[in-house]
Amino acid sequence: MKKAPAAPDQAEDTAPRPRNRRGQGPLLREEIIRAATALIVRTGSDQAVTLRSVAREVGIAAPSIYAHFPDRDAIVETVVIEAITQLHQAVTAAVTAHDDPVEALLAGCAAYVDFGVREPARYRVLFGWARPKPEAPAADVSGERGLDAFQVLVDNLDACVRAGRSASTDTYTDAVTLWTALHGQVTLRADLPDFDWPPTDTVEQMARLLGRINP
Amino acid sequence: MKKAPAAPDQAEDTAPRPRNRRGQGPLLREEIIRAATALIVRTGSDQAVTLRSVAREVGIAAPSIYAHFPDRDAIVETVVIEAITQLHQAVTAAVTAHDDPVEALLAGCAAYVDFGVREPARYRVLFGWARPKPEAPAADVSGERGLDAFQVLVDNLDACVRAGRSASTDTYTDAVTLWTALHGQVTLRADLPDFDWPPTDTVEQMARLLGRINP
DNA sequence: TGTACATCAGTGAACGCGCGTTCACTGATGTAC
DNA sequence: TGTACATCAGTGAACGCGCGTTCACTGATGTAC
Repeated sequence: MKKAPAAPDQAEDTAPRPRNRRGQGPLLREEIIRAATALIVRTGSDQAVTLRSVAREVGIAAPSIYAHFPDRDAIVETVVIEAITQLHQAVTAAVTAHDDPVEALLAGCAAYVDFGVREPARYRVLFGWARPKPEAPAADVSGERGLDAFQVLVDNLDACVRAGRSASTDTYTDAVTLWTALHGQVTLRADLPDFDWPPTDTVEQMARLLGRINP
Repeated sequence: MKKAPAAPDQAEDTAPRPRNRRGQGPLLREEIIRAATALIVRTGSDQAVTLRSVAREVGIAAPSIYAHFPDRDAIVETVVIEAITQLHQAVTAAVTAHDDPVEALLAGCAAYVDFGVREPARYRVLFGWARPKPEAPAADVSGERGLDAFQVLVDNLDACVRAGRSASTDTYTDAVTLWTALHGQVTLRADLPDFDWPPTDTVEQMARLLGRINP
């Protein structure tokens, strides 16, 4: 496996990073998270997040990270939780912007796919996370992921049915199908960027069909 | 990052692997591919495929691999191409087993999802491959992937339209949507195995809706 | 107002690990004569 | 039938690398008196 050419632990021609003032130490924690996020976005994979790569990115010595995170995985987990939160917020904001339940559902689906297409690396890490460690309890995150964003979809599809706008007779199953389809749009577009993709507004048609929205 | 406890380069209590007879050297190539596939299936990731882990699995010294593969990536690539071929064959076999175009389309979709659900690790590697190396030409595989399996879907949807069984007016776009939805089913089921999934036969309903199959 | 001191925010060197890759080699086996 | 030899199918030791993690440390800064 070819490695990228070695970069020095600190960029040669930049001034050393000034240390935080007394009492401001926790600021470094934010810088570490930003650096880890940048590495994930840049490389498309959480594999690029190592203690040393993060330290290089921030401009600190690797052991300095231990003051803020117990180990490498804790850094990635923080980035993942941040991404989960932002995805949920994006979908919720789109949904609550509409009174009409069908409009709300379609806007929520569009926001979901938009987030994933705009942030493919963070979306990918969100769902890839905790898979590689089957021994861990993983209980703290496993109830989450895109799941609360999914719950928003279920609730909205319910609302469509109540309003007589959807012919769904099993909103949970139909919402699962819709969710997997949204997930497929996001991940396949990210994995095959050179494919001749139709514009993302085909997602609206997909959502109408899978949500059994009345014509 | 915690590493798995070190395993010796060869299992201690098993007899050393007998070397192949003269002229049978290429047999080792098959063993290497089998070992790499087993590692991917076992761990769910191609990250587990290293020259040394493959050598341990086979029971040979690591440098012996160079007689059959130029580097680590070539091993994974071989596994990926094998998976692509099998996915294509599975879908083609399912489709050609039916004369009715709708039956054929639904059977093809079911076969696609079945392959992915039965072989989540190999399916994942299939699409994750070549992403981590943006510098490589990647031309030899990039035209492939699930793409010829996708082409089968397009052709079948066309057949459904010709037979007056589908209301699709843009079979390419509709087939893309259907494909992404199948992909989402496979990958999300693999990434969230603890989720309360409906049975995979909901895939048929999904395919009917997205294929705009006439009721 | 001055100064001793505790604390904070880090650093630098070192460790053992698994990795990809190279190199010179070894021993069995088939083949030419 | 015997034997020298070329070839095949590998091996074992070594290299330099980046990694996670530990350890003892340093120097600036705020605070108690």
